[in-house]
Parts: sequence; C-alpha cells; structure tokens
Amino acid sequence: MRKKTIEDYAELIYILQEEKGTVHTKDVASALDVNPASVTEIFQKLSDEEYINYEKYSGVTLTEKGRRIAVKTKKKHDTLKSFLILLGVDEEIADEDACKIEHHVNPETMRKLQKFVKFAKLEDGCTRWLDHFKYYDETGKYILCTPKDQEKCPIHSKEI
Amino acid sequence: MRKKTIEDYAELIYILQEEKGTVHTKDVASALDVNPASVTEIFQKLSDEEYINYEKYSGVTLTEKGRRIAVKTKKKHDTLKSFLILLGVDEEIADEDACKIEHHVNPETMRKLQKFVKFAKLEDGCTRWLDHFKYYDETGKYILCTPKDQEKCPIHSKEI
DNA sequence: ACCAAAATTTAGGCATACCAAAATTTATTT
DNA sequence: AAATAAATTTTGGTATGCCTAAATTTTGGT
Repeated sequence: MRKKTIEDYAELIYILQEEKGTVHTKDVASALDVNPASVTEIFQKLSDEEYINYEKYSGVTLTEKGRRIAVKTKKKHDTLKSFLILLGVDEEIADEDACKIEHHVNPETMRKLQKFVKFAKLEDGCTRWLDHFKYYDETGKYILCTPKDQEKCPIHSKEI
Repeated sequence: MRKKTIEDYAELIYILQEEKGTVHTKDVASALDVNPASVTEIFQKLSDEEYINYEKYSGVTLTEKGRRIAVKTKKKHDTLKSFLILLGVDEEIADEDACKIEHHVNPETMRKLQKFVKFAKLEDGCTRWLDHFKYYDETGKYILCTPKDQEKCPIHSKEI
C-alpha cells in the first residue's frame, strides 16, 4: 500500500481514541497494515511535531494540534465518501478512494464538493436529476425531460 | 512538490512528444520542476521498464507500453478536470487537483465520474439542475422546483 | 511475587526519490 | 576547427518510510 501521511495517522488515532481512549502501537499497526516498529517511529515523529502526547510503552492521545488536523481530515474524508456514494460508487470503494484522495484536494475543491453533496441531499430539494443520472448510468439512455416533456418521463412522472 | 509517479512522467512525455517529437531531459525537468539529474535517473528507470526508448544524450520517446499508460492517465486527468470545472472549480485548481488525484482513483470511480460528466454535458439533456446547483452555491438559497412549482422558479422559467 | 507471553521499542538495513557538484558529451559561435 | 557554452550524465549524498530481528518493558496467569 502507499506511504501514509501525518493526516492518515492523525485521522486514525482520532477515530480509535473516540472508541477506546488511549491508542496503542498495535492498534495503529493493524489498522494501517504496517509493522509495529514503524508505528513506534511514527509516534516519535508525531510526538516531536506535537501532534500527539506520547510516553514510551503507554500509548498516545492527540494534542489539540493533532485533533485539529484529524478532524479536518476526517471531514474531508466524509465529504468525499458521501459524494462518491451519491455517484453510485460502492461504499467500500468510496471509502478507499476517499482515503487516498483526501490528502490531495485543494480547499476550494473541497468546498465545492461539500456544497454539492449538501445540494443533492437537500430535504426540500428536487433531486430527480440524480435519478435521471442513475437511470442514464444503468441503461445508457437519457430520457428527455424538459418541462414540456415531463409527462412522458417515467422519472418525472412520479409525483413528489 | 510531491513525488512523481511513472504515470506523471509518461503523461508529460506524451504531451511533450505531441508538441515536439523527441523529449529532452531539460523539458521534463522544467515542466515537473525537478533537477535534470533526477530526470536522467528516471529516464534510466523508465527505459529499464520499457516505457520509453532512451539513448543517452539524445532524448526519449514513448514505447507502445508507455503510450498506453500515458493515454490512460491523460484520459483520467481530463475527466477529473472536466468534472471539477462542472462543479465550478477554477480551471487552474481543477488542473492541479486532477493531476494529484488521477493516480489514486479506482477504475469504477473513474467510470462513474466519466458517466457523470457525459450526463451533465448531454446535448439534449436537461441540465437545469446544474444551474440550480450553481445558484445554490453562489447564494446559499435553494429554489424549490418540483414540477408544480416550476412556474415560480427563475431558473426553470427560462424556456428551453 | 514470579514467569511466560505479549506488546513495544531499538538497532541495523533497504529502496526510493530527490539534490548538488563534477565530469562528460553535444551544440554553437567565431 | 577550436573554443566556449549548454545540455546531459555520473557520482556521492540526504531524508523518508518502511522492514526484520533482537532487546526491553509491561501484562496476565498461577
């Protein structure tokens, strides 16, 4: 697998910490599929850079600085994943891709994506376009659906 | 900047080759902002792996294998960039992000994205939902626009 | 409280992607 | 056809993220 970034570690520690308080070498090693010895090295580095509180042999917790980056990263992850699921990507793949992409996306892009997800999930929004997209994705066919054609459209003819 | 992948180099060589035939160390170095000495090393590696034809001091061209990966990568790049532009991301940022993301996206995800871009650009499609999104993005307001409300919607009331 | 097992850390190594400086080859100018 | 300039390659070195094996510390069972 690819090299992990500080963001990967911070995000994971954040999640594990929520679940079980202090986070241990082994937990991180197995979750990210790296050697425990490597995790120790990383703990040292993250500790030097003040992302985590680290005492040898007794696990770690995030510092405020670490928490900030973890939360930010997790938020990016969640947005990307939601977006991909909207598009119809399988959840597992959406999660993997979100994990790989989250480190590389410009904040402006993230903002747009987040807006887009929000838009598509608006309580009172008309999201039949998404149904149209899914139909197009599945069948390859596009059903013309301008206002004057809507009676003929099997998607738009569902009342809302 | 981040480390470059084989895909980055193949894609760039492909583009430069279109423009000017043989591609030289210096071209790649300046385009990717790395030291020429590093480009030489990379040429050696790419040559060993048969992505390029390389004779010392005389530049490179892609092999068939190299061309395949370059074209595939460029296609991913273009799809991602188009998609981001659809969303309203500035072209320059869209290009940068596409470049960083293209190496990490699952083929299934790419297919969905490509479909989505195609869908949004359909000649005869009704893409007012995109206008609605842009309006929502700019103003924060969503204009209710179910079939029965469409007379009141400034976006839908534009005839098409 | 002891001892074995489990977890963690240390030590030593490897591969990769980069760099700067020096050496070499190719291109250009006169 | 030299001489000089430009491009390229070689050499030697750095930082990073990973690994395995060995050493150390902690934990759990009796």
